[in-house]
Amino acid sequence: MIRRVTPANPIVDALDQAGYRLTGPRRAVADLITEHNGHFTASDLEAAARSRRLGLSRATLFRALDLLTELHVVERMDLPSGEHAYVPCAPAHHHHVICSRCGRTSRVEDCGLAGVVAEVARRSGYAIETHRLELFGLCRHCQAKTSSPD
Amino acid sequence: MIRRVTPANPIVDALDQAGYRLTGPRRAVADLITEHNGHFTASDLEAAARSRRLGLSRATLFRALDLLTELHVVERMDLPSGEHAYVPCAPAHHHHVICSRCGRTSRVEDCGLAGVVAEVARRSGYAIETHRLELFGLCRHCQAKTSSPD
DNA sequence: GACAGTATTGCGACTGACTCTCGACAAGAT
DNA sequence: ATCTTGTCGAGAGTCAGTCGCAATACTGTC
Repeated sequence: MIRRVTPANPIVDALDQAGYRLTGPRRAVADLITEHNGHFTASDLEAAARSRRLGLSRATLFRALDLLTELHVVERMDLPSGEHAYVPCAPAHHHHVICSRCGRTSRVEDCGLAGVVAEVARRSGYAIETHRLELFGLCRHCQAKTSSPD
Repeated sequence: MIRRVTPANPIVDALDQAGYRLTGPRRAVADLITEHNGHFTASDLEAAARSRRLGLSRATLFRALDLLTELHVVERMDLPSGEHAYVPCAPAHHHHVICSRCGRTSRVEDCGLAGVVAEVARRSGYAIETHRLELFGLCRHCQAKTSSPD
């Protein structure tokens, strides 16, 4: 097999550093993910893999996704429709804004949310352990195109 | 004569006011939900219905849940585990804190989150349409019991 | 480079959640 | 009481995700 010098894919790197084997299927999944700017669902990836004849089995795909979620290089989230989606991201706490039209996502720094969480903790008496904020709206691109017919 | 033969169940009321028929199965679902303080999954309800011999079919249960979600008397949410759960709630925008041990939930008023959302909109350039904040932690009860063996 | 040990894979069957169809039924209007 | 039609139950179907296990292929070692 041709050993193409692998273009340092951060996802592959993460696997490597965590001591996991760098296998063909895993590289394939990493590439597929890297090519998405926005979120994607497991079946998006499955379809992409199939259309390229990558011969990825579903089980493997899900296993890879699980692994990457554990390594925090992708994050699993829930779309308003109830579908499960994944977003590639850096392994630090943050949130995402998702464009409800094109699916593009952007990272959101903690714009004062910590204060809100503290306030909630104070008022409710709960010891907040984790939280999850998901924002949905139109990205700049789609706002600009809003006047065009749908 | 006391006029409260049907114990005014707010969920039943909502159905009524929205012009839906008040059927046995729907009342049953409403009661089941009312008896839960915290969140519950579809299968929780199914199990509860079965153990009481209510003879609710699964399809009907899901249909009722859909309906109630549409009427905003219950809200559908996602647990960190990926399960789908429902929380009974008032039809106004708010959020929930969920106890990660006992499942109890509390409403959370908008403790400054609106400001965060505005800030996110400003920084990201997105026109935020909706957002979803879910908080997980230990409720007062479970904090008190934390020292007890599990 | 060949070898061995074992992490991973693919297969295919399985599970569990949810949906769909359709004939039967019953809530509510008249 | 009757009629209209919204709703129900049954059960098969769909779809996402998981599991067990034999076959395969990484990776370190010699």
